[in-house]
Amino acid sequence: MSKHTGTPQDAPRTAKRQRLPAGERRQKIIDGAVAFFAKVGLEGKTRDLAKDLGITQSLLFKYFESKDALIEAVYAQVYLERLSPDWPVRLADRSVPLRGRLLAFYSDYSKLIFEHEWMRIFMFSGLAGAELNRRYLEHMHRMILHPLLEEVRASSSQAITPDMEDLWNLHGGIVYIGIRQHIYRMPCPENPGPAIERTVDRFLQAFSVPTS
Amino acid sequence: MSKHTGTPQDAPRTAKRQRLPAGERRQKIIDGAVAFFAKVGLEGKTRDLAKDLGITQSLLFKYFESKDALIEAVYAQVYLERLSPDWPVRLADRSVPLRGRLLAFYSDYSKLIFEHEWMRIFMFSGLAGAELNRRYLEHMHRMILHPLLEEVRASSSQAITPDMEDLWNLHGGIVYIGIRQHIYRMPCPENPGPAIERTVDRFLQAFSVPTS
DNA sequence: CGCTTTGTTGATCATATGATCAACAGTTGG
DNA sequence: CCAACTGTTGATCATATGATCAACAAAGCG
Repeated sequence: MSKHTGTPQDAPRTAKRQRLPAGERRQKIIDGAVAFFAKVGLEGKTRDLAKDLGITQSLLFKYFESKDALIEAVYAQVYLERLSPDWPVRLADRSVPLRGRLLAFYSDYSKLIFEHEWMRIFMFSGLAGAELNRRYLEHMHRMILHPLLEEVRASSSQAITPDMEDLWNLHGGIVYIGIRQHIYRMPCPENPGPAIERTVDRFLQAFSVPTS
Repeated sequence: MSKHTGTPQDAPRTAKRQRLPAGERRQKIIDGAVAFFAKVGLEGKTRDLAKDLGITQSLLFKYFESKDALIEAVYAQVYLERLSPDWPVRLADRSVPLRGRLLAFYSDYSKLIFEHEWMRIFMFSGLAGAELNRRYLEHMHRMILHPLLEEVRASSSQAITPDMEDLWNLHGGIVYIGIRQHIYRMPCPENPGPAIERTVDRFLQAFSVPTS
């Protein structure tokens, strides 16, 4: 008798209501909030989020002091797992050809960021001027692109060397695939790998770094 | 006695209030709305906009039926003046070297789009899924990048030819300069010209198009 | 000057929204 | 089975927000 077969109507509602341990519920709320705010933006209404989650709006405020606190939790969830500390190391590992390092990095990185929720929340928070956003880009500049600049210069066999703007161009051209796909919702290749590879090769070729 | 010297306090308010012909006021509202929504996003409150404009909130609704109608006017103002119909023609003019055509286009185009209000409103409306946004990108694809693809292929002297993804990469890498500057508010070169030129040259070099 | 026209305001309405709280109900431990 | 604990709800509050409207006032016109 403890288990009803859901509401007798045809509504696809799972059960009447769920009672969960605090930690679990909190995580469910965060996950739902990530999807919700990615969909409608950070100005999305708490009542709509609650409806998506199948809970009451007031319950949100048992787990988060305010809507801002909830958004901070969303930021933390989305940003934190996207900064792998070993990339700076691997990118500087000169026992591997530079092309291989670049392709490995952008293969991993594109898998991480070409994701609907990340792309959109990153853009929403960027437009809102969120601090985390600035820190993330600062990190990208200092820990990824700057070392990469040194690597390209070291591997380049010509007088012409890249500057930081060239690195940002490489990076931006790749990131733009995700922007087209998730921000502008344009049709994009299901696998960005080949396009990335060609982009990296064009870049390296321009600085006379061997590409094969 | 018709002209007070403004409020006697130290407030920098221009005059007590202005009475303008309808067309003029309407344009002032649109201009102010463009700046306002670019600053705070399309969810900006009409009362705040009115305060920026130095008018009453209710006056907005004398000129626009609803907030949505005002936003449509903002879109029209911002989008319409950015689609020059002669670019497709100039990009296909083979009496000029391809490099010159590309540099001329991106020189003009970057001047148009690397502008705070355009960049931000384009991104806000893109995230909101605005119809105009999709049409704009469709236009960019069909009228600019597709012809450009044919031009690069025609000028290329090698077996390797670009595909549409390569063109989007060229385009995205350049546009990303504006995104860094106006969306992420990162420090950027005051003149993007050299970076654009190097980007174009790397692209052409990859397809063996003469760059000098 | 008086009359009409029209740009502008201040008060107000209906609803939406973030946040709060007492009461309810499932769970655990004795 | 009772009691304490805690996850959850429904009602409610205070304020914000898009939108409306009667009244005011500056300009045009006879």
